[in-house]
Amino acid sequence: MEKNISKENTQTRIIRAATKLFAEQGYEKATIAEISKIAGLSDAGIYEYFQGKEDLLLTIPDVWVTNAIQELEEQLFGIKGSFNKLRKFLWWYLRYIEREPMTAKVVFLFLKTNSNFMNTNVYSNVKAFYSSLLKIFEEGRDSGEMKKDLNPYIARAIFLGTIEHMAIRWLLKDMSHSLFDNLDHTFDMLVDAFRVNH
Amino acid sequence: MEKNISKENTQTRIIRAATKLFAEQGYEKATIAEISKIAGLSDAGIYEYFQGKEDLLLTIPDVWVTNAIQELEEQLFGIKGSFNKLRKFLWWYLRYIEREPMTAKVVFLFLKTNSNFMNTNVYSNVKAFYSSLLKIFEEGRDSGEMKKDLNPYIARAIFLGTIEHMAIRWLLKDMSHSLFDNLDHTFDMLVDAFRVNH
Amino acid sequence: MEKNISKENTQTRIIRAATKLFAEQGYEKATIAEISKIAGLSDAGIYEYFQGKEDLLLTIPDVWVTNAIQELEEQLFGIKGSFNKLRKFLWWYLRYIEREPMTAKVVFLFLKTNSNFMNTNVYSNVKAFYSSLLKIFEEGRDSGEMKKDLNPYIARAIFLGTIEHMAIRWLLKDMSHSLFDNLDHTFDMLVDAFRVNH
Amino acid sequence: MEKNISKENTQTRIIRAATKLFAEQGYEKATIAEISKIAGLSDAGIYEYFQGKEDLLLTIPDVWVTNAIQELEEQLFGIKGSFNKLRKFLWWYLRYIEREPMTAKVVFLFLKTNSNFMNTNVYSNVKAFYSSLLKIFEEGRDSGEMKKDLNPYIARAIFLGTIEHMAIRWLLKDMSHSLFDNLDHTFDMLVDAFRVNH
DNA sequence: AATGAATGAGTGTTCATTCAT
DNA sequence: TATGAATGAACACTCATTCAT
Repeated sequence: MEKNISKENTQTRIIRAATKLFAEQGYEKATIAEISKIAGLSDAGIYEYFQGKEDLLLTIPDVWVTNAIQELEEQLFGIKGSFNKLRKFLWWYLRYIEREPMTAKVVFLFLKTNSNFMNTNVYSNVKAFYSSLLKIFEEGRDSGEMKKDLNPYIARAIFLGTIEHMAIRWLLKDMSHSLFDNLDHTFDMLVDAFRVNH
Repeated sequence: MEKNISKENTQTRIIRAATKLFAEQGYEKATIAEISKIAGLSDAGIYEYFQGKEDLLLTIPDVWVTNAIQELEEQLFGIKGSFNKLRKFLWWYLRYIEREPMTAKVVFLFLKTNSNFMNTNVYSNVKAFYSSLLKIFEEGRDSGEMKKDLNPYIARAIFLGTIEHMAIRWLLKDMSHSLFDNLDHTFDMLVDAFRVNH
Repeated sequence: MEKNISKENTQTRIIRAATKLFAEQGYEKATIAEISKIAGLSDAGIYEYFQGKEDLLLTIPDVWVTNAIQELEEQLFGIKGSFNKLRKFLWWYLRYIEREPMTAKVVFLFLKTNSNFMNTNVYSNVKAFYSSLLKIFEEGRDSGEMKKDLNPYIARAIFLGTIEHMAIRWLLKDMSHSLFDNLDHTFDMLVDAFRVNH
Repeated sequence: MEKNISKENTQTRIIRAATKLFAEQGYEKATIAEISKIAGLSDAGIYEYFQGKEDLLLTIPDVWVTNAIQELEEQLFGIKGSFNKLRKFLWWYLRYIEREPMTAKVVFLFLKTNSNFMNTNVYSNVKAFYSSLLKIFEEGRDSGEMKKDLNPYIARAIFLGTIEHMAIRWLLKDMSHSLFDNLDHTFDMLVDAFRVNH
C-alpha cells in the first residue's frame, strides 16, 4: 500500500518537477540534475521511472491529453446544439489550460518542436482530441445551425487558432490577466463566423 | 566596396545556413560547426559577423520583421475600406511566409521560447507589426463597416490566431499543400465575425 | 540440506551466467544487471552469494583451475614415460578447454588483465598447475628420453605457448573448427623439439 | 613548420599517454581525462586528433603493426635459408617488442578482446604480418631444410605461440628479466621441431 | 577577414553497490 | 533468502567560444 502510494508520488513528483522546468527554461536548457533535485531524488533515480529525458518530456502531454479527451467527453455529454457544445468546449478548454498552465506551456511551446513528436502516440491522441471539434462543426452544418457550406476544417482552424493564440499569449505573459476576460464577446464573434447569415 | 559586398555575402550566407538549420533542427540542436560548414567558412569565422549563437538567432527575425513592416505599409497604401485592407493583409502575409518558410518557422516555432526574446528590439518590431492590424480593426469599427462594439484586440486575436494556426500547420507538415487553398472561404468566415449583423 | 542444494544451484546459475557474459562481452562490459537477469534473480541477489563483480570474476577460474589440477593428476596417474605423459596432457587439456569454452575464454582472455589477479589464490593454483609440466620435462630429461641439456622452463614455454596459442585462436574464431585437427602432427613436431637428436 | 611539428608532437604525445595508460590499467579503466592530462592538453583536445576512445585504442597497434611489416621486410631482405630467416625473425621480433613494451602490451593483452578489432584494418595488417611467417615455413619445407610433410600453419603456431608466450610473461612480470636469456637454446629446440630428422 | 588549435564548462546516462523490508 | 528502490561516483563526449597568427 504505502509502497504503491510512495511510488506514485515519486513519479508524480518527477513529472511535476520536469513540467515546471521544461516550461520555465525549455526542454534543452532544463537538466536532469535540477529536475531530480526538485523532485527530491538523485539523478539516477529518474531513470528508475523514465527511460530518459525525452521520455520524460513526452510523458507530460501524454497524461494531459489523454485525460483531456476523457474529460471533454464527459463535459460535452448531454449538451444539445452545436453552438452550445462549442461554448462548452471553449470554457472548459481554457479552464483546463488554466488548471495546469505549466503543462499547457510544455504542450504548446515545446512539444511541437521535438522531432520525435510526430511518431509518438501522444501525437495521435492530440489528433483524436482535435477531431472531436470536427464532429461538432459537421453536426452544426448538418443541423442547419451553421452555414450550409461550412468547411469543418476551416472552422476548426479559426476556432482553435483563436483559442490557442489567446492561450499562448497568456502563457507567455506570465498569466497576469484572466483568460476569461471578454470571453463572451470573443465567443459571440466566433459564432458569427460559423452561423447562418440572416 | 568589394569588401563590403563580400562581407554582405558572407553574412547572408551565414544567416541562410543558420535559418535552415534552426528551422530543421531547432535552435539548441543546430551547431555552430554545421552552420559554418554550410556557410563555407570556419567556426571562428562566424564570430567575425555575429556576437554568438543567440545573436545569430535573433538577427534572423530582425531582418524578416523589419522588412515585413515596410512591405506591409506599401501593400496597404492606397487601399480603401478595412475589409479590403484585411484581405490584402491576409493574402500578402501568407505569401510573405511562403517566400521564406524557413525564416517563418524559426520565428513561429523557436523565437518565442527564447528567454531573451522579450528584451530584444525584434520584439518591439513584432509588436509594431501586429499593431498595424489593430488600426485596421479600429478603422473598421469607426467607419461602420464592422461591429460598433468590436474589440480590436479580440478581433486581432481571431484574425492572427487563424492565420498563424494555418501557417504553423503548413510549416510542420513540410509545406506539402498550398497555403492558399480555400483562402477565400476562410476570409469570408472571418469577415462574418467582424462585420455588422443585419 | 534443501537450502544448501538450492543455494548451490543458485550460485551455479550465477556463475554460469557470469561466465557466459564475461566471455561474450568482456569483464567491463558485462553488467550485474544482465548477469542477474540471466541467472534468474535480482541484482541484489547476486550479493548474497558473491562479494561483488570482481569476486565473481575471480571465482570462475578458481573452480575451473582447482578442478583441473585434480583431474590432471588422475589422468596422468599410472602413465609411464614423459612423452606419454605429455601426450596425455595435451589431449586432456584441449578436451578440458573444449568442455567449458566460455570458462576458458574468461581465463585466457580476461583474467590476466585483472590487476588483482596476481594476488589471488587462483594465481597460485595456476602456477601449481603449470609446474606439473615442469616435472614432466625434468623427468624426461633425467630419464634420457629428452635432451640432456633440456631447460624445462623453455620446454614448457614451447609446449604451453603452442597449446594456448591454438586454444585462443579457436576461442576467438567462435570454435568453428575442431581443436583436435592435426593434433598428432602437432605433437610429433613438439616431440622433436624435446627429444634427443640422433 | 612549427605548426606541423607541434601538431605531430601533440598527436604523438596523446598516443604515448594512451598507450601507457591502456597498458597499465586496461582499456576500460583508463580514462580520457587522465590520458589528456598526461598528454598535456584538455579532454576536448583529444577529440581534435581522434574520433574517440576506441579510435585511440585502435590507432596504437595500427602504427606499430604497419611499421613492423615494413621493418621485418627490410630485416629479412637478403637473408638466405629458412632457418636463418626464422632466427632473424625471432631476434628482431623480440627486440621490436622490447623497444616499445607498452605498445606490445596493448596489442597482446587488450586488443584482441575489443569486439570491433576483427573489423579493423589493423586486423588485416596483423594477418599480413603473420602470413610472412607462413612463407618462410613453406620455403623451408620446399627447399628440403625442413620436414617434407611440415604443415606451415602448425609450424607457425608453435613458433608464434612460443614467442608470444614468452613475451606475454615478460610483459606481465614487469619486464624484470631479459627477453634474450637462453634465446639460443630456445631457438635450437624450435629448429628441431621443424627440421628434417636424421 | 579568416582560421586552426585548444578548452572550460556542462550533461545525459550507466552501473555496481547498499539497505530496509 | 530475496528484492525493490535508491544512489554516489564516474565518464565519454559535445560545443560555443577564444585567440594567436
